[in-house]
Amino acid sequence: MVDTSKVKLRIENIVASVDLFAQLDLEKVIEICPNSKYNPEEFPGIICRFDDPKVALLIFSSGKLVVTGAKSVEDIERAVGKLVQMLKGIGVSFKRAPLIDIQNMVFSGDIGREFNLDTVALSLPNCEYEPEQFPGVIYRVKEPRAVILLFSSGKIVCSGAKSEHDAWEAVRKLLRELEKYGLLDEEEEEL
Amino acid sequence: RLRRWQSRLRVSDAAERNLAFALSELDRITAQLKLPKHVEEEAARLYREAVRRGLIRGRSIESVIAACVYAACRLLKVPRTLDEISDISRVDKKEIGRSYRFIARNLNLTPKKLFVKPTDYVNKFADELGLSEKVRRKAVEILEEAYRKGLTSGKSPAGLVAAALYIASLLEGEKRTQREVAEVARVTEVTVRNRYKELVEKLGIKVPIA
DNA sequence: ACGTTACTTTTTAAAGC
DNA sequence: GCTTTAAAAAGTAACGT
Repeated sequence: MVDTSKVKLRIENIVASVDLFAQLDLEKVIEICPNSKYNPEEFPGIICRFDDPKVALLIFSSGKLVVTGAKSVEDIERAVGKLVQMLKGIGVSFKRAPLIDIQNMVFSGDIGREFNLDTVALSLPNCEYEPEQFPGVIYRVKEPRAVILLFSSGKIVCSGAKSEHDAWEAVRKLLRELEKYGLLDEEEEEL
Repeated sequence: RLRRWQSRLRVSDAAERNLAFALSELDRITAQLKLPKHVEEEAARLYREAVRRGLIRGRSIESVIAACVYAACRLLKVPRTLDEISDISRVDKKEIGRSYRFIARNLNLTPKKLFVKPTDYVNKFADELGLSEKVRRKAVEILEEAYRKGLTSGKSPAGLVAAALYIASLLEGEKRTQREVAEVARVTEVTVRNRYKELVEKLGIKVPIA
């Protein structure tokens, strides 16, 4: 088993799509949203920010939402509950309870050791590394579907996972590949 | 039937027109950048393969041609920055970069095949700066030491080469300004300065108080 | 030559062009 | 494909002073 004892992952952002099961009149909704913006010409939804659960919401007339910036699933549930209460205040009726789908989770993390990315890119299959355009190695994990950005410091960013478990699984797969190609063998390198 | 024959003709006509346009655009770029014939041929080969695999969908012919030129330069170790190519292309650098990464992924152009040694950039930039063989050798020495000490991962190769040439030019008494090396390397003076500071500090280089 | 802000990469949904 | 939103990583860029 790959040693993940020194590996750390921290949630940075959660994106969820939500269906409120109600039709919304955005011109009325915008009146009750303090920090909001609505320019149907440039974007079809209301862009609204909450301070309490610190999140940003995209509100559409279909009653569907996109909630971003959350650090926990609870933040999303609280934000949706808060919006539902606000909408009830202006007479919106809901056919049923909101349906929340977690679509994307972004984690930052640390593998706990440094890497020579030239060496990594030379032996790690299916990775991309273009230091002239971006300083990290881009590694795509098929199952669970996720993408990991690996930096020379050993810090990582994992995005695309739909749960913390999936993110850990993706990181484990990257570590297994690194180990398989001898990229975790105590600090060596050449060119 | 006749209609099927006609549509087949029409399709091949469109394909031929697109290919002709692509190759004329390729000609324009390679001529303007004074690229060797084998680079043009490799870029054309990459383009035809990209078309054959349907990798052009959703991308402009121009961005893919520019991406193929860049990829051919990298494969054949002909140092050229993406900036030089985007300068004479109608599409922006970001779009060319995307097409480049897309064809690289799909034509199995691995980082290994695309790797161009910093040394190759040293000669290209040194040519443009009129620097001697002695300065070039010193710059390569600095870059190799920087690599050994793990100072190059994730950094812009062009920025590193520019800083190494700047330092080498000072050490060998053929000084070029940060502005001059930055210009040929297509990076900002700030980047040259940042790499310069780190190299001098971490490699313990004593530069003349010029 | 600073500092600050902003952009590069990745992910993901929403409705409409 | 684009538009908008959030967030991190580390590097480079573009402002202003």
